[in-house]
Amino acid sequence: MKIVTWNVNSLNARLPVVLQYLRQSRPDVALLQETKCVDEKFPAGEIEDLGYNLALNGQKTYNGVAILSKRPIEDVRRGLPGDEADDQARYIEALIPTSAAPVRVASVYAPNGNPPDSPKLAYKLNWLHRLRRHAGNLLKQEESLVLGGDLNVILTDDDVHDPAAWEGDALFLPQSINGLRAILNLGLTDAYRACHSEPHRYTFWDYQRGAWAKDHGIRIDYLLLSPQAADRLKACEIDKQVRGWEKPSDHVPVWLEIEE
DNA sequence: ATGCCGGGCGAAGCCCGA
Repeated sequence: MKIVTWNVNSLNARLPVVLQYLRQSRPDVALLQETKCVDEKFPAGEIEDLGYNLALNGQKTYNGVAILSKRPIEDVRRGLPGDEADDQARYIEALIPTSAAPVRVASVYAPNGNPPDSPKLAYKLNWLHRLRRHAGNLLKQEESLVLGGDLNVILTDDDVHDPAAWEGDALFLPQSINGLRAILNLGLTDAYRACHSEPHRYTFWDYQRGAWAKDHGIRIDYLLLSPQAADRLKACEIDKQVRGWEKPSDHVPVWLEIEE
């Protein structure tokens, strides 16, 4: 079973690229972030024509997350618990039945947090704390769990082309790194790092300054696995080539294969 | 280099992303 996560940076602006990718890569489940459209404007027909069922948590202009699945989608939860006042569409989760044990998946879009001297950083850190608490509750169910998304945190110096250039940025602050580390320390596995030890493998390249051409990237998109899911992990890869396509997102898809 | 791209909104120029 192939599961991909991808921050598409506006689904409607990215529709040709997304459809091409889904046709070529044929994931069983796609976890999308930054769809930037309300559910009524989601291009459902084109995606359903490729054989996907949909679960949406959209929002006008900003954020927006979605789950696409070739199998039925059950037990959908929209929104991250822990703050009733939070109306940003950054989380959706669902249960996907398989021939083996079902897989619970979540599409996650953590806040950016910049600038660091603004309330946005506090929102980010609190959001990561809420994600930790929720992930902790999910882990108690002892299911195969795959949390996929743009976590907006650079974990180590090996995950950025130039650590000094990102010093002081909300993506690379010790508080942000600790926020993601605390989530991993629950017992979740960073699927890409479980399969690859080589440094400087990125999932995001800025549109500016020729970042893609110079390979000035960062790794901020993750697939995090419960022990039950990690035991089923067969492969995890970054589809870097998609960044070179016509009219690309600034993020690329990251996928994994788990045993059925 | 905190805006050099790129998208949304909405119809010019600002807000936002990472």
